[in-house]
Amino acid sequence: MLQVPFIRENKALVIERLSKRNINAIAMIDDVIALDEKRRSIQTELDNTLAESNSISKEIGGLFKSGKVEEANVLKAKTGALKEASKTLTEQLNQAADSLQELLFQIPNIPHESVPNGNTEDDNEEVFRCGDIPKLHKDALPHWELAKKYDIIDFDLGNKITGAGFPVYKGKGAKLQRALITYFLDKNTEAGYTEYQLPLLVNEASGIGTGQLPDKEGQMYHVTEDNLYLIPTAEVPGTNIFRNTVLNEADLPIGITGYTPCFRREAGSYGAHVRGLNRLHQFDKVEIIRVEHPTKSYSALDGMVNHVKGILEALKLPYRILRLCGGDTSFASALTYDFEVFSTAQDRWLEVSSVSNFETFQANRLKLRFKNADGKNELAHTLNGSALALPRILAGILENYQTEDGIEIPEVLREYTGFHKI
RNA sequence: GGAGAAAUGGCAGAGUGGUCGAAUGCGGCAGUCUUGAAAACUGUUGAGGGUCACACCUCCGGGGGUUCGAAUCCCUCUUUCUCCGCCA
Repeated sequence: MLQVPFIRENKALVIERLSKRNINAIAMIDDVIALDEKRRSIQTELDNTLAESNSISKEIGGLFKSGKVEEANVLKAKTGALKEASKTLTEQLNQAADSLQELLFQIPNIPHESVPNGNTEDDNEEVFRCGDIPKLHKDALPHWELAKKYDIIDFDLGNKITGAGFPVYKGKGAKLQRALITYFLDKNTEAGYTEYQLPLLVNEASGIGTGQLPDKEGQMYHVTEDNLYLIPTAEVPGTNIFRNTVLNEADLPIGITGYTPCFRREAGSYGAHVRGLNRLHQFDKVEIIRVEHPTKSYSALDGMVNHVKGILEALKLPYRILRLCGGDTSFASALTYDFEVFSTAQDRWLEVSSVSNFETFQANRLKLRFKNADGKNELAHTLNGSALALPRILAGILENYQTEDGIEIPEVLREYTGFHKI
């Protein structure tokens, strides 16, 4: 959520930056400023009314103490109108504050100046590419065929137990999955991230804190009985660790990592591009999350990008990095880099990581602050990224490492899997 | 799931209707003293809104109510603790 004082003082900038998302925000921003002014003027009026009745109440208290009951009763009679006025004003204030809040919830983060204009993934900017795309033998298969051939992932079984998008991993497939998770967590903790095991269900306040709620309920599974949501990413419980928190400046930066299953409804997705592991309702992911000083968040973002690069290079997977355009950058993010691994058998790039700086957008919702050098509470910056998402990495490994007589296991994973080949 | 108790500032812990935003202790910060440190002493020390700055307003787990006036009384929700039941 953007900060109202910032909007007030940087109106032109906000409008211009939001246009990177193809949003014409002029009317919205004007409304924010008008509603905020309205809210403040009602607040002032209410404050004055309350101040008056407070002082009368004190006077009454004093009169009762000194036994002047008659005089007290005279004053009591005067409070009726004030009470009525403050009641009305409170209602008006709440109404104005609610409208303002509702409007602010609809405004996405303003993109970083480096974010390219654009609406679709075609406008994303490739900023880096690494690794050779392997030449596969003539009978090379896409991963869903390989999964069947080597009996390591059973999509039909998942279909039977739950439904589409809930695959069952088995044998060496399950072991490889577990190896990847452990490998990622080890790499992340080596890089200084503290490992956490987090809840997979979150409450409404947490969903609001990171920006999934309100309005984007559609992407999450909702347990209505208890009003809890299945997490779409560890970002939600992981970042909400710091909701309503005032940190010391010396506590920064904070880096945490966690493995969680992720659940996404992905309503409306269908077709060939969601085949196999390409898009699932339940998948595994290892996430890294950072809380940073505002002056250091962009160098931290670069650090996270380099960290993810390192993992992909260790796995020897061909990948590229995209700077997402305004239209493709998620609601809460100011700048996002996507990592894509080349799926050789499908002849397409698959997103395996998304690394973002949210600046103060989440912190403002979360009330995540630190005490700065002046002793003032200041909003921190939050960042997160996948390091890494499992299914498409698995797809990439299966496809890129396939040979005529089996699938090789990347060198760095062998100590985790205990086998060299599937 | 049943019965009972509790929720106050960074922490501990007073406060049961009227200058209580809240005693006191610890912790933090600043100062005095000291070559320096410790100890001791003095001062200071929550958050949000509002203002050029004051004033002023709100917040004692959340929400609602009673009252001229609520940390204090009532209702409700949540959480924690104790006992019982159940259980990886």
